[in-house]
Amino acid sequence: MTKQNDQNLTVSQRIQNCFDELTRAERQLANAILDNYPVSGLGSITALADASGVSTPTVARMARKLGFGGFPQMQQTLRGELEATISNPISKHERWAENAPDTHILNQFAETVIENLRQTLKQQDPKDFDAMVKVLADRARVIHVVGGRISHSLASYFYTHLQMMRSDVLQVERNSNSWPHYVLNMKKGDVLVLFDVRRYEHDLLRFAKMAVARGVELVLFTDQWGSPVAKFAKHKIYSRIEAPSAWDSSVVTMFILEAVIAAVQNETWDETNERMTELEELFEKTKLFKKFV
Amino acid sequence: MTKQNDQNLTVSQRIQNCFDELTRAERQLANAILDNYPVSGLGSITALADASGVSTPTVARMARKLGFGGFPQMQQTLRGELEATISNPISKHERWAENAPDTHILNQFAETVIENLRQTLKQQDPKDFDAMVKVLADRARVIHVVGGRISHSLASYFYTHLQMMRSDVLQVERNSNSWPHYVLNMKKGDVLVLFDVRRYEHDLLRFAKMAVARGVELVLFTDQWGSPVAKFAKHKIYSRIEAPSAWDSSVVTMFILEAVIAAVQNETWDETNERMTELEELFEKTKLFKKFV
DNA sequence: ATCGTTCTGAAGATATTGTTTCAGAAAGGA
DNA sequence: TCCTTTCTGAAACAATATCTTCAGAACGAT
Repeated sequence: MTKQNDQNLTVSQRIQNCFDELTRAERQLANAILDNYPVSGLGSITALADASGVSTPTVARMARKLGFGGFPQMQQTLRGELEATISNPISKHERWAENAPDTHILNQFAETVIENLRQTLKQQDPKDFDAMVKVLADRARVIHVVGGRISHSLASYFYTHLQMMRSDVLQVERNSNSWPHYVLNMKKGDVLVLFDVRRYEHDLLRFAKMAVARGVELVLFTDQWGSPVAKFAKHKIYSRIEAPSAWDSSVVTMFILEAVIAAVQNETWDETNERMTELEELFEKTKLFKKFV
Repeated sequence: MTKQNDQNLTVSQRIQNCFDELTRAERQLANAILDNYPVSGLGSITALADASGVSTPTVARMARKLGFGGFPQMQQTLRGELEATISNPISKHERWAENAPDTHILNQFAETVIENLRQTLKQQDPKDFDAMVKVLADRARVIHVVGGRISHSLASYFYTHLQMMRSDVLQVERNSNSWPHYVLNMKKGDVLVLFDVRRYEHDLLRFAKMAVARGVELVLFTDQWGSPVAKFAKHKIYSRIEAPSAWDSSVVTMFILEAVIAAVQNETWDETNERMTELEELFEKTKLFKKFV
């Protein structure tokens, strides 16, 4: 065995380097490994031995011969290689803010947020998304929007936009004491859009239950762990909120919100368009009005 | 568990299908698996449990819950998936939301937003960023926060977080009629954090001018074209707000806000930490209080 | 053919992994 | 608040996987 193999070589490279010193059974094994590399090496030693038509001791011996402590160590290396291959589809190590070191908070944040987005979208079924948009675009339904302590701003952002696009959108006020009164105004078929992230709020859960009891359909925006409200929600979005900070990140939630808004706009283009034009006019008038005050 | 899962579904799909029925620890585990999928699931059950921060029985139980006979069977499935993935020669242009066409709004939005982020950070000088953070972390200054019609939610989000970290943070109310009164309470050295994006609001400009006249330092969050307020602002961030929609995207602005928050937190860790602890206690008390009401 | 050397895999020994049990913790409901 | 139900992980147990040993097979040299 060439003693160069010790460090940082892939299994495949080691096999090639040592190939001359391998015995008949070992070569057979080596070929089997390379044949379906590296997946073939990820099962048990027995499975690999069987697949190659050799005995398990042969496999164990070869692992040693290639410079590993044993079969499990070789397997570990294979997993490592695989991870490096898989998790690096595009320029992963791109620096976002040039002129700043990798460790600058801007770059760290960018890394994390992109990863959050990637994961969130991967887990999101577009069909569910579309179904949810359809409900929100349904003019026959009244939409109520409510948020928790932190997520209140998101709720407000969503409300502001949705309300520009369609009628019958209501924002539930922040103070949870008054929530029962809001429930009174909800009827079967209404939609309650609810924001609840880590530090899930009990009041929100209670509110949600009351609403559901009245036949309201729940649309929930929550984090990757899922608010307890999720059980009652017909449509829900789980966003990743990881951040290199003591707080959570709302960037991905904001992203989804905007995508929902854009999609609702597409669904309701006629009404939206009309409303926006009217809105323009109203703003114009307000402006004039103010001038004279 | 929906009994549709039985055949031919990937582990990832099964997790998504069952996600609602998963318990807390199981969700934690599920996230860990999806996080570095599928490699994370290829080691021993112990390794996976440790990496996820749960116990091995939890892993075994979840494997069952997902419809497998046990952990090894689930692992087998993972290997199978991997083989299928790897042996697929076409390294396709990565799609954000798999299972949806490139033209789906989610994918289009992702493309655009990432590009926005890239451009914004490229253009942003980290030194300016740091300088701005320093001002916001300066305890000797009082911070006032104000937003426009659309950007009000962003202002509110920023306020909520900043106010958890340091004292002397004030939110200026939405109604611009009262703004002159707010100016009266500002003094030289105070900071006014102002949000103004496309459809720049005249009231905001007037407000900014008044503040500057009193010796207030302006911190401005605006879009790539720059609000007219920029002329008077000492520190400013230009975020790209392009979106495949009739509205603009606030995702990047939100991103910057959170980065600023994280950076301020680093600067003021002592006070922040203390305040957060106090806050916890207050919330606890409120909870108790509410119970008796 | 015979001998010495090297290689190989069956079988058993050992180590590790996976499963089950169960008591305490946490969550949910009245 | 108390009670019930559900969840969770430590520990014991069971099942595999890995390694070691060793007798015999294969090979090569004479």
